[in-house]
Amino acid sequence: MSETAHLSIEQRTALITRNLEEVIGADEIPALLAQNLPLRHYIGLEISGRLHLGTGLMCMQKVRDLQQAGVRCTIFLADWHTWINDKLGGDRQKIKKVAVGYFKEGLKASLAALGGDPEALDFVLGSELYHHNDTYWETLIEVGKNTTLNRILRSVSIMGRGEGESIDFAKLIYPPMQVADVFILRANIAQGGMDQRKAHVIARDVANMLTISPLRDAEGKVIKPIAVHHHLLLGLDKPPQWPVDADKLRELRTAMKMSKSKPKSAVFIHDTPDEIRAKMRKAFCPPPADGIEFNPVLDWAEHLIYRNGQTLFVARTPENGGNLTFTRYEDLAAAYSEGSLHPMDLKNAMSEALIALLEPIRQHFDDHAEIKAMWTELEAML
RNA sequence: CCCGGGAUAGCCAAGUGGCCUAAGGCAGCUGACUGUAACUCAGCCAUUCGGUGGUUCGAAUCCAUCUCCCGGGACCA
Repeated sequence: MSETAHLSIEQRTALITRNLEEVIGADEIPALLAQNLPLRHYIGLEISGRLHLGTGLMCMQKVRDLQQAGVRCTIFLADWHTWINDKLGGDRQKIKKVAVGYFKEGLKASLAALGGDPEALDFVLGSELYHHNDTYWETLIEVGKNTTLNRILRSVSIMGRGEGESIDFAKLIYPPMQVADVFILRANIAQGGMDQRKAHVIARDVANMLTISPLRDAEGKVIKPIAVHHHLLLGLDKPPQWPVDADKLRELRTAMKMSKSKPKSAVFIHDTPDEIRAKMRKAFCPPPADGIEFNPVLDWAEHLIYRNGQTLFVARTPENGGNLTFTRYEDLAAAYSEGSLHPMDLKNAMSEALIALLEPIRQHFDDHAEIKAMWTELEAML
């Protein structure tokens, strides 16, 4: 951990907690760092198809931050969860192949593009973690014995399923499995989007009740996993409800997020410049009079461009006011709000910024025929 | 294994012997309008009704059979 030797506990805590929607257990972080406890992170991902910016950039941004803070990071390739949730046709062989191929390589390229270290990243495949692992299955049962059926039923939203939705029984095993994953992977820090909080809260609630594989600090005291939740990028299409009803914001957030099942709402990590421009051009981008809170283009500017330390350059003709550079998101938002920045100019600027940000990823796919072949093979499955 | 209910475009769904070369809605695509998108408007979008046989002058509609799905029940040494 020599590279973090020069960082103070405060600096490392700041890296761990910055740019997040929510941190549960933030108070516990400095104490863990002070103990010099090796911190281990994990984020579980379903192998659900093409990698979009929510996974490739939003997840990996935090991974990069954590690496810089000296945390050991793990990507959990959740092939069993994918199977349970009927993704990729529920074909286990396909899922496993995509997991250790396209998905792993795509995530590594994404992390590298964001300044993280892909070689220091651990990948764990679900089916391998579970194989001949009594402790895992015992822990799963312990999780189940310490939560209720009602709570599990409410938590199916972590699978992108509605609470009233008719589901098969296997799907009820998914949430407690996800909780068990945290403990078996010995993750002090569990990461996910805001849509994953129900599983993480269960993990914290049962943490003190586990006897087989609880998390412990350096002194052997049982501790709870810290939960860090990143922002869910808005989809580029119009929200299902518009104008947005502020009272129903909680539920709507998930429905508004970028989704692979709505290709127009998402940009993928290897989209070409022209595809990115076309998608941005089609993006829902309400005028300032409608407020800036539910504007996906501004949302992406804030979370993808500015939070990666970039600035936004707006190329405009002299008639439209000439070129502009915004170095802070606040300035961009203010200019948009007062109407001095036209939606189309914002879109054009965002297109070019995204193209530049994603360029190394696209290049990586282009430079490695075997990785590009993995992607091609995936496309054939969709 | 038994009883009951289903199977119509990407999704929801009308139609129960001829007017069905299958209504409508959503999604999608194209164009008009906006210096963006959205909104609105115009146009496009199943020669075919889970498969196969049959009845009939004529079937998505009736019969038989097969496949699959849903609900319930039976079995449970």
